Amino acid sequence: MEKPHETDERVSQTDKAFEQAAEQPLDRRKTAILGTVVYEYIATGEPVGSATLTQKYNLGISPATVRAELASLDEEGYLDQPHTSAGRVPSDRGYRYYVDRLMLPETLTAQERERIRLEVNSASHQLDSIVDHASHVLSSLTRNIAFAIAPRLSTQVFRHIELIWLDDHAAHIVLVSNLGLAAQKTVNVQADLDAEALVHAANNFNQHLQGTALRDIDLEALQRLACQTPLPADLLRHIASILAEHSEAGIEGRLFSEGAHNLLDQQEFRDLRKLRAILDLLEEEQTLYQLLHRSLLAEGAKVSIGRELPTADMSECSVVTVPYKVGDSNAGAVGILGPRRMQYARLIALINCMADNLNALFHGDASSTPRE
Amino acid sequence: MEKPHETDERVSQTDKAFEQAAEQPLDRRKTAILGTVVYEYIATGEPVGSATLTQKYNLGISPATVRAELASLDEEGYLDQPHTSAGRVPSDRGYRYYVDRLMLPETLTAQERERIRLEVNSASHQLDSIVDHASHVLSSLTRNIAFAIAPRLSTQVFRHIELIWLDDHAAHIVLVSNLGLAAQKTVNVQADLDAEALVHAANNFNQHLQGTALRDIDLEALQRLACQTPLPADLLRHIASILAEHSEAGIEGRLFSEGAHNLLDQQEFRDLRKLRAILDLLEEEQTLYQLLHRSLLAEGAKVSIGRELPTADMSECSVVTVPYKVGDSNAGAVGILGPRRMQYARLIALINCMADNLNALFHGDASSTPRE
DNA sequence: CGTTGGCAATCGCGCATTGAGAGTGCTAAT
DNA sequence: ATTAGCACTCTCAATGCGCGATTGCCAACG
Repeated sequence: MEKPHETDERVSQTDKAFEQAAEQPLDRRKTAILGTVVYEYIATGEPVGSATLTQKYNLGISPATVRAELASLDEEGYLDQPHTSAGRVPSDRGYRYYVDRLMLPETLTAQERERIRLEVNSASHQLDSIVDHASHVLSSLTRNIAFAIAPRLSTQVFRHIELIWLDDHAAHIVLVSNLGLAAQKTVNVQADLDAEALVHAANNFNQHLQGTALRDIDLEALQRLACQTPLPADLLRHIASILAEHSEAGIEGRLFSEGAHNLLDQQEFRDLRKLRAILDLLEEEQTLYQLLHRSLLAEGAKVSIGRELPTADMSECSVVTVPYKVGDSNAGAVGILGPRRMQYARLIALINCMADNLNALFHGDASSTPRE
Repeated sequence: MEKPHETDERVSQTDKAFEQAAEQPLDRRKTAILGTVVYEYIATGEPVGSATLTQKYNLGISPATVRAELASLDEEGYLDQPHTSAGRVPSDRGYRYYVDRLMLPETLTAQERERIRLEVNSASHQLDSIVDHASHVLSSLTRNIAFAIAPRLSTQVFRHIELIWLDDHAAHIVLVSNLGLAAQKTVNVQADLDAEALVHAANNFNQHLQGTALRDIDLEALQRLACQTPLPADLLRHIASILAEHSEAGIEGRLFSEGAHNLLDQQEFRDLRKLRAILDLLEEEQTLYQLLHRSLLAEGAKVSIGRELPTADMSECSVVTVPYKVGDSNAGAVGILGPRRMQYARLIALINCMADNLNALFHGDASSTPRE
């Protein structure tokens, strides 16, 4: 079981410096009211008025007093009013205050934890599949969009390579790192491929590269090892590029996202143009990748709300991200994208659970039950 | 260049028998009017009235006469009227008549043909990637949903297998058929895996299964070959299941679909519930698979319109499918799903081009330029 | 002085009404 | 058989109205 404050600690506070006045804590009553408004709005999706607030929650004060406090919170920028005769809705700042200080950490059910564990471990040894499964299960559990990047290989170590002859101009390359299956690719080459030579070269690599960090293997290293074997130059280039694109921060084919159809259910996306904008963003991958990349720099789950996000198109969304480690350093990240009105506590619990599972998996300790 | 009637021949007429009266050709003038209405409606999306018809097209008759004919076509079931004071819209039967008899075959631009060719061949030797690319390029060119199944392996022949040791309880299996890379999978086993034994067993398989049809390799055959090697029973079962699930009509992991976001642009899906219904259908895969499977039974492109489709949810959609061959028999299929108001001629041309490319590819003649 | 009940004022939303426009079907004339 | 004319029907967008929800303010209260 998590202690009440653990989640707060694990939520990165790096953005706090940019928040103009969030460090000034609100007085006790304002705090209670703001928290209740955010909670109620997240639950119902309807703007919250003073009547609802006093009827559904036992605040011990009258609607009139609540109104005064609401007006004050509105003025200070924690709440918005869609229009004069409507209730209040949290602003970015209101959500931020709620996430940083008010919300109670949520605990997952055993089924949920188990489902995450199973899904992540079902694809063990296939890095791409793992993150694919990870985003799949997260999108299904949260009914939001989940996305993830496969781990960079920079910290991983060469264990095995296999070069499979397909025909005179094509070979299949399978690269295995210390963590399991790292990469695989079919490549076409100009020159004629000799099946024997492929086996021979693979043997050579396997003997001499054993234990080398993948980032240290470049084209020259490969050429040196293959100088006795009649291996086409472009095949070597392909192998080198597999290594490079996985240790560098290359995007292509490394980003997985899932669950776009979930947005259809969210009432905030009834407007098709907004929906379209988000889908285009997914297609482009650039923005999501940037978010995940940012998340690599710090520890723990990070929440980005509305205009804190890099794109104006996402100003009505929030994103929760968390990095995961391979060995001792962050190597990849997972994120959840949904409307600002999302269940932050639950999503943070889920994504932390996911990170724990991934961390355990990439420590070679795939079957252990992680914390909590 | 295609001759004017070629497309007609290539459109399978198998469903004709079920069409109650489509075989009765309409008279010349009705034909012209029906064709124009369908053409105009596909182009604009607006119900077509007698005025538009006489103004935009040179029919040589007055609006009043056109109205009489429209009323008659309406009565015979070729046209529908959204409401009394609107123009006419094609019914399923109207579209069917148009597709079977009226529409002019379309020719693709050189860019389009080249784009398909490049995309399909860019992933040569990786069966899954090929169909994935195929549906990707089709969805992008048509702005509809494209879907495809990877070829069954029943007609393919064993060429090579590789068993790669990952750790004591995991191995990566790569299966290569005469057509190139056929399947790959990472499996977990209970018993301890020995790296030497894996290499040995793979060698054994490679020697003795060379040239065997994949569908003829069952668990017993594998056991017989591996009896001298200490290979865990569940590893053999995994290998057998890879063979089985690809030669049988297994669904899982074999269906690729792409381009769901394109539906957002279609005005007929402004209603979110309809959109949702279609997305759920995609998720389930069952219906799409069934459509493709049906398509394997006949030759050439097949169009299914509205209620001709198996599900009521698709009654406002149409689907174009085409099988492709491996060797001499149909082994897979590609489809395009969109609103009934789709550019049938263009989609048929595109999908036929795709089938031609796939056919050429799976004849080992990957680089040749297929018939337009 | 903080809190509260009362109350007028404001605004969005749903609903009925209305008028314009588009298209039809009918009929009588050619 | 074809056509022009015309009354009719129906949708759609705009308009206006009343209801309900909520607020902000004020005066009274402890």
